Amino acid sequence: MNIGQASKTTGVSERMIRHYERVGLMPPPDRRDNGYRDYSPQSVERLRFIANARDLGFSLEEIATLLGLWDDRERTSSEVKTVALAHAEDLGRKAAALEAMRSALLDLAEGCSGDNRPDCPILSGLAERRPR
Amino acid sequence: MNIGQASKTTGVSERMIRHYERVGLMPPPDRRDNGYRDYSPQSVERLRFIANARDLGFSLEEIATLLGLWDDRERTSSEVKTVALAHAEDLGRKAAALEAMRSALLDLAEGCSGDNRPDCPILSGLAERRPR
DNA sequence: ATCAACCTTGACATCATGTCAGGGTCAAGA
DNA sequence: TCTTGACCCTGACATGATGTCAAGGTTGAT
Repeated sequence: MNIGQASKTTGVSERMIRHYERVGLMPPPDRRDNGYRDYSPQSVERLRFIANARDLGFSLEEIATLLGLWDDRERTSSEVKTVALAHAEDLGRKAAALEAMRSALLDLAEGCSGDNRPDCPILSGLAERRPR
Repeated sequence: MNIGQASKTTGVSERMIRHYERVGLMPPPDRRDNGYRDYSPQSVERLRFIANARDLGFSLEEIATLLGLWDDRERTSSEVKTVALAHAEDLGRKAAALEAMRSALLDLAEGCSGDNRPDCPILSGLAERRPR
């Protein structure tokens, strides 16, 4: 299967398929006589694994770890679970941080009349000195 | 005030102070005879504005807009509020996306025994074809 | 005079991804 | 057979916000 087809069936752009190869997430595929990459069903499955992991917010580095475990028949499920739960915690922290920003911003905006006068507590709030 | 002092009192790194100047968020400061940047209290206040806005997750581009409004005595508070609320919505969307990832990941991890056997629904889940 | 702590500019690195340039290849229709 | 359009190749530059390093000039205190 050519790279275009692999891209279509996995939703991974050709650019990123080549990138994953370069950084070692994907093994160098077979090449046809003309130099075109030729992907096996196994490679496509691996691409899908990467795409799914990206959709769950894993970094390429974390995905390298997951692929290593996937490839390793001696892995223990606890190793996998550890990586997954650590990432879930990370996601939770990041979501909470964004929510905290949102809440602080809404607090500021609450006092803003939003009419055509220039006075605005949002701007004055942003200009104030804040702890750290 | 030298850049080091400005950095200390605002918490903005020297690197970023120079960067904000380069991209036009900060006006070019006065220079001493030796070429050192010399910051006025007004400049320091502007730096603090930027730092606070960054803490609320505004991009430098959004901050440019906010600074433009801050500088403009003819602004209306509704212009400011519009920018702020749009960003709050953005933050909410991003937080929700992270939470959705987290929840999907925890769903996967729930079925994983986390012991020393190799079977792991997290890995098989990641390998499955998913609607994208 | 020396030394540490400043300051200067410039360049390279990060991370995941897009896009473009300048080519080669292939298949189908005229 | 020639052309056309859809593929494919590599390499390079861009993004955003930030860090870090290099190589040099300045200042202030001993």
